[in-house]
Amino acid sequence: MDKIKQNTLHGEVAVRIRDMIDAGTLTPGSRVPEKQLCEQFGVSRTPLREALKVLASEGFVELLPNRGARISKLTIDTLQHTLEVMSALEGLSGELACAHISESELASVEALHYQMLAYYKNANMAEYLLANQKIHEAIVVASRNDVLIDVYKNLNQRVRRVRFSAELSKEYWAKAVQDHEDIITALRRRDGVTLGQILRRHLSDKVEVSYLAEMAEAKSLS
Amino acid sequence: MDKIKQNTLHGEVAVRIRDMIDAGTLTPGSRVPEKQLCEQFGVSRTPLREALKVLASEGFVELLPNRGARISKLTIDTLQHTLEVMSALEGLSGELACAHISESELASVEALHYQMLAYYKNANMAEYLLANQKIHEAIVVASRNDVLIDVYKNLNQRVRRVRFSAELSKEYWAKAVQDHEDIITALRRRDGVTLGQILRRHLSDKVEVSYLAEMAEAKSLS
DNA sequence: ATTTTATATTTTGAATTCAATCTTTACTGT
DNA sequence: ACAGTAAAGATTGAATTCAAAATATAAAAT
Repeated sequence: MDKIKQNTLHGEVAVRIRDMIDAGTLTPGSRVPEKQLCEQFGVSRTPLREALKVLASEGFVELLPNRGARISKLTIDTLQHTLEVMSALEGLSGELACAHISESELASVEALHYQMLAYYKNANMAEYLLANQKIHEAIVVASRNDVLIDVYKNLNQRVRRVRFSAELSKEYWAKAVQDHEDIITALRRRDGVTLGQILRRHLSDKVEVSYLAEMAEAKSLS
Repeated sequence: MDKIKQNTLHGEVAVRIRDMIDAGTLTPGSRVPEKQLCEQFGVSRTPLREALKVLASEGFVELLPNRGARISKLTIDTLQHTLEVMSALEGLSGELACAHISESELASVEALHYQMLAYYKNANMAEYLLANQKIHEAIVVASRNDVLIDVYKNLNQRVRRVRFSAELSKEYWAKAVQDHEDIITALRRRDGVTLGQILRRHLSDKVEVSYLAEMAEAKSLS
């Protein structure tokens, strides 16, 4: 399962651009400055433009005829739709993870869980979200399904920016933490059916999604 | 939901290469003849290579350092994994479709269903598979979730070649047809929970998947 | 005759070039 | 001053070019 380092030039460029979008260096709606990025990366326009085509097919940028690439905005609908799909994928992950997860993987998920609880108690949302993210990724990885892992990571990266920027409501946060208790319990019992069910609805709180989207709008992240 | 015709040159080239893979003109494991395709399409290497990078990120080709692109082989594991993910996505589609499908959409799914049954009775597998495919796509489209539609179609295209090449066993075929009766019933009742359940396990017959993969191997399609 | 080595040819990856289109700036007329 | 227009400049899309690497071909040695 070690990822094959493709190490193509355009691939490297794509990674760096994705990171810049994630970090907010490149903002949604803005034009991608080809020349500037070429200089910054020390490459010609050829590999940069190849990277842009790939990023366009992944949804990170949009290509406008004769006016280059723009960083995609994330609409409320697309956010909603993406989270719905991620929920379904996490549901499947839960079922598969229960069948495949090793003791050591389980132990590290548990460790992350307790870390996350500590952050919750201290109301440290940034660290909470990070630990939370890692738990979900660990479960997806434990599915041992490479296609699933790949698709999930791609979708996750598309919405990460918004998810990390917004603040959770008190109620939603409490509910999410309770869900996580149930997640760990089901995982320990290798109860795939239950874990699948929990994960399928864990992300999909529509009210919270709208709220997230509004926050993002306000911060013009989308 | 009309697809935005991006109509970029590299996009057109990508479509044509995907179709050639689908049609068997380009065979798994073989090298992609850049020069020849350029002449055939009447474009320079620049847009062709851009298309190849996109196809690589979608999994249709693999890029080997200093030796260009090869058409990807579909391993048994990848086929299995892809069908698992598609099942999960169809499950979600079922739930959403029940909430969103219009009467006219339902009518056209029903029409396809009866067509498909006729092909089954005549043991016309090729036409059966085509109608079957259309039904599943119609349900996915009825979900009204653009991200879902997009991811599903992408995965479907990756495995279509193999799925259409192999023959179904008598038992599996009968079971699939029975599933389809239940699918239509649930859809008519707008019973999303049931439809979701059926669709989540409809594709995932592991024995059949192995069989499919073997057939594909024998025909060296994968 | 078969393997090895050397040379020629092709293919690849990435930079460069060039025409077409877009954007900005400067100018004109009201 | 301001709207409209023309010219200059910048950016884009795609073809071309060029060095490096891989493959094929031919010659030499065992």
